[in-house]
Amino acid sequence: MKEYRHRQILAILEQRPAVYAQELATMLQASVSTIRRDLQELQTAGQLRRVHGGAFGEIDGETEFGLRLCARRQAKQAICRAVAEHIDSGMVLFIDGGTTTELLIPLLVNKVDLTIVTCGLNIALHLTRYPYLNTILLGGEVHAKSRTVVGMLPTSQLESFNMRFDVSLISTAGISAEHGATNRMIERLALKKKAIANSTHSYLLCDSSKVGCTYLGQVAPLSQFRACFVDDAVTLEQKKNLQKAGNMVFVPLVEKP
Amino acid sequence: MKEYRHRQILAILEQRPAVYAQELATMLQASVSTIRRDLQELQTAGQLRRVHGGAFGEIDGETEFGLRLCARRQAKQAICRAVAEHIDSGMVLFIDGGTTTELLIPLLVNKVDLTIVTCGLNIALHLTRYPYLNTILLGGEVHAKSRTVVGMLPTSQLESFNMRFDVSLISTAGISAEHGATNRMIERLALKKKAIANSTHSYLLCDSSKVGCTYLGQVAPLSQFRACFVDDAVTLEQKKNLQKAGNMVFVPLVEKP
DNA sequence: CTAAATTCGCTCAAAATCAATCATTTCTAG
DNA sequence: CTAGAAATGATTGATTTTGAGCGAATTTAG
Repeated sequence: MKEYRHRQILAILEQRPAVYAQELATMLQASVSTIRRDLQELQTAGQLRRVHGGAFGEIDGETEFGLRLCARRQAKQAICRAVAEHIDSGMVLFIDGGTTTELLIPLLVNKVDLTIVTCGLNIALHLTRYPYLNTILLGGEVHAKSRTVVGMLPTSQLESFNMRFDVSLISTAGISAEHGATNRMIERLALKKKAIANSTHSYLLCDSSKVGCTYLGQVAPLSQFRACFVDDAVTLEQKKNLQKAGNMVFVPLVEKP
Repeated sequence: MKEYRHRQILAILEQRPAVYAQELATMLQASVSTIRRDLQELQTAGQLRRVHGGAFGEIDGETEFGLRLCARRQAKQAICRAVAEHIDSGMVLFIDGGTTTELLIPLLVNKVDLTIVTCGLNIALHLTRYPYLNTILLGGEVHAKSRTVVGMLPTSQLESFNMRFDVSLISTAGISAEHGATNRMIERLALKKKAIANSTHSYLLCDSSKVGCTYLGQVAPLSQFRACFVDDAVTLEQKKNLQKAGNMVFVPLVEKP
């Protein structure tokens, strides 16, 4: 079963950057010769890069779509853990695109019968791991850098089907007491606004590096969110300011035992 | 008892990705010859994919999440090379989802100012590597196994914006002279049909393992395509038959020097 | 820099699997 | 019951896959 091994190898390389040939031989119960042949073939197929001793997974430096490495991962994960508690089985969710919300997906394992609408390709892809969830990806122009769908189409799709959500999870580029949640890309504003308008409750997800930042357009004032989740790596003054503007939840970075 | 064995085999493949022929022989108390025959038949019926040593459960490249490898890659790549010659800069394309069309994307590097509409998440993701191309992803329910958008929404989106294409590239699960291009998933038919109807020219992409296979619903008769690209690993008789039904292009597997 | 230890690319032979064929058994229609 | 069709299991030669051996190349340690 050559192909089966090939798949195993690629699956392993999705989870970590490199493997030794020796190691693969042990794991897959095959001789080193065979593994070498496999790696050779996979390289010819452009699926990995061979090096002395083993192989690297990402082709020409671009990480494929496993979990992308993102900045402030720990903070974002803590935020997601807090948000996940507000999501119950059976809900209809809107999940915004971006790296923050991406980390939420694995935390939805235990919920059943969720319907999730999103504009993030990465979100949609991660959701395919859980085939019992119902995922709807909005259509539109693909924005390469953020791997999200942007432009007029996604918003118009929300409108034309008049989609209603129990909860919408919104991410943002900047958050401040005065200007609320703001974003640099105008094209995204309409979608976020529409999602909030069509939701019973909205939550804002935002890591502390974005506190105090203001960008071109306002998504919504903080008071419009049922809760705004920010990790607690912020000054006391910032906390107080934000708390005046909306219902803030400051998530501790270290997990409590 | 044949029927019974077939069902057993398929049931097993529902629970795990692959089985050995040998193993099946023991489990079902039949000779290896019989099992081989069973697997052969089930493959022709499109229920599984035969490999040296056994069989895989998923068919026509509907691989699990995270597996970048697809079957018959060489054939598909040859087909894509041939197809790429028919695509010129400035065109508006519809590209179907699936692993075959996925391999086409890197071959579009040299074209400029393309607009590409697709229902494949993998297609859209690959296209993000080429930010100078304009990509529009159709929205709708996400089909986990194939990483495509299915259901009513993508088709309705084509309709509501009345999108017109210069060329549409259609992939299919089965191809035969009598029944044309056929597909197992009814939900996909509407989209493929609509795309063909809205295109000046349509091309069919199909590797030779699918020749002679017929599935539930017809996408279109072969005569409706400007050309049908199949790799030439088919018998002379099959070639002749297909050529009567449509304009076939049999792509040689080995590259000419 | 040198020497030891790995790893590599290659070849070759053993093992497993395959496609095709054929005799035997089982089923079915009349 | 019988003749023909279908299914099964065994055989055979070809093909594919696999694992081990060996000298060359690469990496690591001293």
